[in-house]
Parts: sequence; C-alpha cells; structure tokens
Amino acid sequence: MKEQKIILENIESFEPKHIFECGQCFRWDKQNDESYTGIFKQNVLNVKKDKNKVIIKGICKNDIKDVVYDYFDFATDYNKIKEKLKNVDNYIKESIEFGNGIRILNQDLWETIISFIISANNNIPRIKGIIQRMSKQYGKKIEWNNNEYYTFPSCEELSNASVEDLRKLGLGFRDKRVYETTQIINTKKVNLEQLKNEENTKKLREQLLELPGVGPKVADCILLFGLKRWEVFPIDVWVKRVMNELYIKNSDEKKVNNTQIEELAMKKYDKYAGLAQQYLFYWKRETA
DNA sequence: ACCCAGGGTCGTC
DNA sequence: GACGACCCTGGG
Repeated sequence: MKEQKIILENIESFEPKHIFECGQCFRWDKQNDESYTGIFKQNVLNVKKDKNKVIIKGICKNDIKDVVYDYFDFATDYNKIKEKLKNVDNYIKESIEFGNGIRILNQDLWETIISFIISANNNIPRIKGIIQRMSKQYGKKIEWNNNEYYTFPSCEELSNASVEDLRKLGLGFRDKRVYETTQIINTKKVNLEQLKNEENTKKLREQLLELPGVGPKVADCILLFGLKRWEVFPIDVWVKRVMNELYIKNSDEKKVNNTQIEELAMKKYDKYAGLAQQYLFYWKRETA
C-alpha cells in the first residue's frame, strides 16, 4: 500500500499528547520527534503537530481524509462544548485548560471491548505491552518505513488463542475473560453489529455487562470510546480520587459511593460527562 | 529486598 | 451490598 498524507491547518482542540495520553487508547507511541505513531483498524498513522499545523501521514486502507475525519471526531465542535463545560465550575475549567487538545477518538468497538477487559486492575504500560504482544501474535503485519506494525486481531483471529496462549502473553487472570468474551462474540451469541444499532443506552449497557470481564467501569469505557455515548462517566481510581478531592471530601476515599459521584457528574456535566471525565482523568494523572 | 498500586471484576458471605 | 482474591510489572 502507498503512503498517504494530509495537512490540517489552523485546527483547534487538537493536541497529540493530550489525545493519545489521556487514557482512551493503548496503541499510540511517542516518537523521538514528539510525533505519535499508532495503529487502528487496518491503518498505521503518524501524527505530528507543528505550530498551527497537524501533519498526518501513513498507510490507510481508504482515503486518509475520510479515515482521519472519522477517527479524530472532526464532526464534533469541541470549542463549543468546552465553553459550555467551563461555565460549570472552576475545577472543570482548570482541567479543560490543562488538557485543552483532547478529542475522543472513534475507536473500533471490538478492539475497545477487549482492550478495556485487559485494563482491569492493570496499569497503562502493561496494558499496552499485552495488546502489542497479542497483535503481533494474532494480527496482520503492515510494513511502513522499514518498520513492522501489527493490526489488532479480529475476533476470528483471536478465537484461535487458547486460555493458556493468552496467559503466556501476560494477560494474567484476565486470560479467561478475554477468551470467553471472544468466543461469545465470535459465535454471535452477542452480535456487535446489532449492539451498534441499539438506541437505548441503558439496554446497551446491560448487554455489555453480560460479557465476562465487563463490569460497570469497563462497560462505561466501551460505551464512551466504542459507541459514542458521551453521557456516561466511567469511574476508575483516578476519577474517584479527583471527584472526592474536589467535591465529596470524604476522608476515606475507598468509602466514596460511586452512585453519588455519578449523580454529581450528571448534574454538572450532563450529556458531556464522558468528555469531562477525560479532562479530569488526564489532569489528575499528569499532575499527580 | 520488600512493598505497593495499577483506567476492576468475580465469587462468596 | 461489603470483602478478599486475583496475574503481573514498574516504581518507591
């Protein structure tokens, strides 16, 4: 395949570091020149910001213009949403200013499901390593600039991996969960195309929760990152921490009720809770 | 060397 | 509804 390239000028709300290091994705790596290279679907792209220009080049299955428009969510007006959120209070305002270039990527549903099952009680460097090894073992190779990249394995490709195979790749206790969820999806006991057409977010969430390894937090991440449901507010240790410190002020963080956090988030951020969560997560993690 | 925590979930009480 | 167990790894 031939390399394609696109240059975006005077684009606002686009900062590679913010986008790729806010915890939503696991397959983008920083290069020596501060650009980021990543793999999604059958594409390998490098993203470099130079003043007010964003230069994106790489190997794309389709026209890079369309691929980039969809993946980087150019249909959404982030400036407008940020202005609204900044009026909520000074805490969210500060977190938005800190991570002002965040965008929520439109990621593949299948990859999002498996990636966030792997994320359970895990840290980001290790999650990235596991996914990299899984892709190398079961995905397809793409060559570009004398480097080898591997696509995230399709459900069918991953169904060739046994529980023991997965354990060898370092998944730990998540091996069984990934294995079983892969079988369920591969045999269409849960049909992902059908899930994409479900309009009711609550019903959608209930179906996701039936997958092994998918609990409340992982389900919310799948809804937000794989199904464009911005009204959900995934609560992990970092978000729990920041919400407790800012608003709830319970001396024992572990005793904070998730329901209380959720209600607070709905009241404050409403249909943009998911984006607000990303600003808060990135802010807290980077300044910790 | 030792301990702790990490984008939680699951089984059990 | 609470509580402990759970693979493994990087960082203190």
